[in-house]
Amino acid sequence: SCMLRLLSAVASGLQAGREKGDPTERGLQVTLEDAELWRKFQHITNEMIVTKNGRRMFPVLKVSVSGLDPNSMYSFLLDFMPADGCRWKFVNGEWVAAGRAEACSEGRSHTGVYIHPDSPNFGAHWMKAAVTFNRVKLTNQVNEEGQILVKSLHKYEPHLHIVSVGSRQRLVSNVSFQETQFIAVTAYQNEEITALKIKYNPFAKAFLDAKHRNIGGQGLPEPKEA
Amino acid sequence: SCMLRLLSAVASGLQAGREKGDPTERGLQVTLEDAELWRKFQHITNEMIVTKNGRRMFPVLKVSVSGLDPNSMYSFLLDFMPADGCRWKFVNGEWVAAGRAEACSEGRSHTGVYIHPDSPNFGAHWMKAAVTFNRVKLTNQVNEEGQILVKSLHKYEPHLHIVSVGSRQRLVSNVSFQETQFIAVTAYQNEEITALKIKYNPFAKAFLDAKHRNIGGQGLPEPKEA
DNA sequence: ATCTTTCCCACCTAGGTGTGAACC
DNA sequence: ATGGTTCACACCTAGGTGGGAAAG
Repeated sequence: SCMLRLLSAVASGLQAGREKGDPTERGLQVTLEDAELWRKFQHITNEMIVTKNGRRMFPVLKVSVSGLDPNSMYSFLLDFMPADGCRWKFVNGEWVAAGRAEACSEGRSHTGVYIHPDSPNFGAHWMKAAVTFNRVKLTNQVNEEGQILVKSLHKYEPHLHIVSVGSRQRLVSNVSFQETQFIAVTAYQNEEITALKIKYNPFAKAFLDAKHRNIGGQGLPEPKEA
Repeated sequence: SCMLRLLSAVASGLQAGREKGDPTERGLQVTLEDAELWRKFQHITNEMIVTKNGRRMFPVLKVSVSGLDPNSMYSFLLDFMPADGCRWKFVNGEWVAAGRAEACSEGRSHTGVYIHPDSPNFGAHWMKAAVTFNRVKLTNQVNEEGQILVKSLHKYEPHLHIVSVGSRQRLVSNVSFQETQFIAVTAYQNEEITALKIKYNPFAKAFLDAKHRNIGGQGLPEPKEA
């Protein structure tokens, strides 16, 4: 009876895989969340900070998925394709392509792959709520596994891959969203990007407050000391 | 080639399941980590705080596992068995059983089951590092899914279950550790338990510092104000 | 009165921000 | 000089501690 209770606990929300045959994903649909926010950044050319130890992305890549087989197992992967072979420069308030990159033979450079930490999991799990890639970290140095290595001042487009896990691995989906393109930077170039990041990223709230304070009065807050 | 790279990324560390037949777990071994620490608490009768919103356990239940099939899929579950039918009381510095509990018919009362968030996953995943149940929360009210409901002033013993997930669910392992027994309380009874919690739980460091400060000098720290 | 529970709190851990100076 | 990168830092988010007063 203990055994029974346990197995039923597993069964609720964690169904066993299909006994035979391939899963079917009919009408598979993958939708980018927060698309309006992404477009605000895209409109002025998005930038993402890269650091030695890895920096999260903002906005966060988030997708809602439907049409998977609830009882089959999938992994969600993210990788980053160079959007072009160019090195970009920010001059006079706009981004301009500055010649071909070094050794960027138009083919993919290897950025590594980020495996969503919920992987592997059942279709039911992936579909019950939006899948959030908030823990991806971008870096410009070789690092611990799981971080994405990108070249500063190059443009990238994130690609989402859904892979069926089981006796036969199959690539189920392979989508990307134009809205999420960005140029990797070690420091923000366009101050409008900085303003948007501060406005919408809760972790940058310190600077949002500072801005409000400055609107109301003088420039610098008093240094505090005991 | 893109496809190839992706699938090989999945394959490294995320092997596909066996094509046919049941997984074999020969010489399966489950070891409690931090056993010495657990025994320090056990020696003076461990207590765990329960709250309406759920309270984490300390020490944290952590096990290292070997002998699973690296390529098969398992889920790790935790539930909490009443260690006896008694309600306990702390009087004169020691715990005494105070008669049979209300409606505690010696059978299991239903505490709910905690599913380790890495579930389901491959044997290789569970074995590559100790499996930590630091996010389990104990509560005394019905709450969001995943929290463990216990009766205050009753004694419990955590039980770990490893379940094979796949075409056939099997209970692979069912172990518990005497060292991890505890009495659920809404406030600590034994001040020696409080002292141990403060000494070893990093989140209680505030009170460790206070203790040190008091040893060196006067009772109360100055109130800080700008 | 006594025992148990609840609530708010100061104080931590842990770690994600852009800044601005220093560095290369 | 110039442009890109690194680093320490103040300031947040998010949430885990036991204490102590208050309530039941």
